[in-house]
Amino acid sequence: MDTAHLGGALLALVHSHRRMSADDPGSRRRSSVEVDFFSDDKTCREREPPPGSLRLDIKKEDLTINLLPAATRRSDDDDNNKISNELPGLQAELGRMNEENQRLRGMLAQVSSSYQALQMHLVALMQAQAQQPHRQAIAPPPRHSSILPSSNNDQEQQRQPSNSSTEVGSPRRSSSTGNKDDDLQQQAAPGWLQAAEGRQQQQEASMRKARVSVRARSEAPIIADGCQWRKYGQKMAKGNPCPRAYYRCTMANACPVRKQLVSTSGKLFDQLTDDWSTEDCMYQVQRCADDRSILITTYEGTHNHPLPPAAMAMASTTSAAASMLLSGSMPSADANSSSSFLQARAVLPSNGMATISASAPFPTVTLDLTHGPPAAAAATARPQFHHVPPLQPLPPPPLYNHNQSKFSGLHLSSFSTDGGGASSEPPPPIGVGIGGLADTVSAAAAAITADPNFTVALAAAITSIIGGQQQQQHGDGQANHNNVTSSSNNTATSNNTNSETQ
DNA sequence: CGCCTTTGACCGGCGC
DNA sequence: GCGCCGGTCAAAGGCG
Ligand SMILES: [Zn+2]
Repeated sequence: MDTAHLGGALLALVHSHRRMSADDPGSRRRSSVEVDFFSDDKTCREREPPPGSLRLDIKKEDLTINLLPAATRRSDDDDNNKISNELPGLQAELGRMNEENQRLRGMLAQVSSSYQALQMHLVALMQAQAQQPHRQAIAPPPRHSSILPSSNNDQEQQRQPSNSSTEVGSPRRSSSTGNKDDDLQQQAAPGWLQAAEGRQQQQEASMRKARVSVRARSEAPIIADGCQWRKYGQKMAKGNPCPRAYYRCTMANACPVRKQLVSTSGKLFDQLTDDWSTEDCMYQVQRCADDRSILITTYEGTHNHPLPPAAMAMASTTSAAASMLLSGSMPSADANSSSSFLQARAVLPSNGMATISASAPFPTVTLDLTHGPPAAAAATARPQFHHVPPLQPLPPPPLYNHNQSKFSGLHLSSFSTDGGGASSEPPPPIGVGIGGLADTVSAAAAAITADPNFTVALAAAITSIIGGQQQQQHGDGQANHNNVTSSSNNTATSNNTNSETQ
C-alpha cells in the first residue's frame, strides 16, 4: 500500500514532468492538470484532436471558444443556464488546476535543477579527488581521515566481492569492526587492489558517516520509499520510549544502505499516563503533542544496484545530500566548530520545512517535513493558504537529554509557505538571504547555500511521497522553538535542533 | 521453502 | 578497568 502510493506519486510526478517538457516550448502558464481537465471536457464536445499531440494552449483556446459562443448564442435557455452555471465552477477549477500545476512545475524544476547541481558537484568532487588522492589537508576531521567523497555509486562494489564472501563464511566475531575487517583484507589483497580499496574504503568510511534523516508526520508505521528493507535490529533508545529499528536494503545482495527508523508515537505514553502525576502528564502530553506520530528515518549509504523509479527519488536525494554534506562539511566542520554557527534561511515555495544540518560526528541532512500539510504535493489542490507562522523545524523535546555533544556545522532551514499562490515561479524566491553567507562559510556552506533548491527539492519530493497518508495536521502550536532564532553561536541550543538522533 | 521479523547476545567506543 | 550505550549479528519463529 505504501509502496503503491509512493509509486503512484512518483509516477504522477514523472508524468507531469513529461507533459511539462512537452508543452514547455509553448506557453509556460499552462498546467498539466489543466490539460487533463480540458481534454476530458473537450473530448466530450468535439473529440477531433488526437490526445497525445495536442498542446495545452490549443486546448484551452478550444474550450474558451466553445464556451463563449455558446453563452452568447442564447438559442436555448436551458443550455444557456447550464453553461452559465457551469462556467464559474469550471473556471474556478481551472484556476485551481493552474495553481497546482504551477506548483508541480516549480517543484519539478527545483528537483531537476538541484539534481543537476548535485551531479555537477559530485563530478567536481570526483575530479578533485582523482587529482589529489592523497591530499587531505583540508581540515581533516578529528575522527577519521576522510577525503572528499567522490561518486558513491561504485564505492561498495569494490568491497563487496571480498567482503561478502568473508562476511558470510567466517564467524563474525573474528572480524568485529568493519574497519578492522577492511584493514585485514587490505593486507591480504594484492597491491593494486590494495590501493584501490584503500581509496574506496576511505570514501566508504566517509560515506557511511553521512546520513540523511527525514522527519515526517505520518500515520503509517513506516514510510515506504520504494526499497525493500529487512529489519536487522531494534533497540530501545535511552531517553525515548519508542524503540529504534534498524533496516538494511535487501534489493541487492550486499547493498550497504542502512536505514534507521525511530518513531515517537504516543503509544507508550498512553500506558504511562495512568500512573503519572498530572504535571508529568502535562509534560508528556506536550511532548507527545509535538512528537506524536513523527517518524524519523535516517538513511545511510548508497545503493549499489539499480533502483526502481520509486526508490530513485529518495535514494538519489539521500546520496546526493550525503555526498554534498560530506564534501562540504568536512572542511567546514573545523572552521565552524571553533568559531561560530552558520545559518542560512530561505523562504521557499513549498509547504515543507527542511533543515539541513551537519553535525560534527555525523554529518546529517535533516529534512523536517512535519509542518508540511500533505495537500502541497498531493494531487488534491487546496486553494487555502496554510498560514503557519514561521515555526522552527523541530519541536524541541525538552525532556530528552541529548548527548550530542557538539553540533558544529551549518544549519540551513528553509521555511516555506504554501505555494498555492503564484509564488511557485522558480527563479525569484530562491536564495533570498543566502548571498552574504557564502563568504564567511567554507565550501560546505557555499555548496549548500548556493543551491538551496536542494532542500526544497528534497522536501517536495518527500512530501509528495509521504503526502497522501497523513491526515492530521494539528496546529502544532508549540512556540517553544529556539533553534534557528536563538541557536546562534551556541552549542547548547543546537542540541534542540539536532534531535534526530535521539 | 524462502524471506522476514523478533530478540537476546555481543562488541567496540566512550565516559567515568 | 568497568559499565553504559549504540549498533550489529544470528538463531528462532512466523508468514506467504
Ligand atoms: Zn539498496
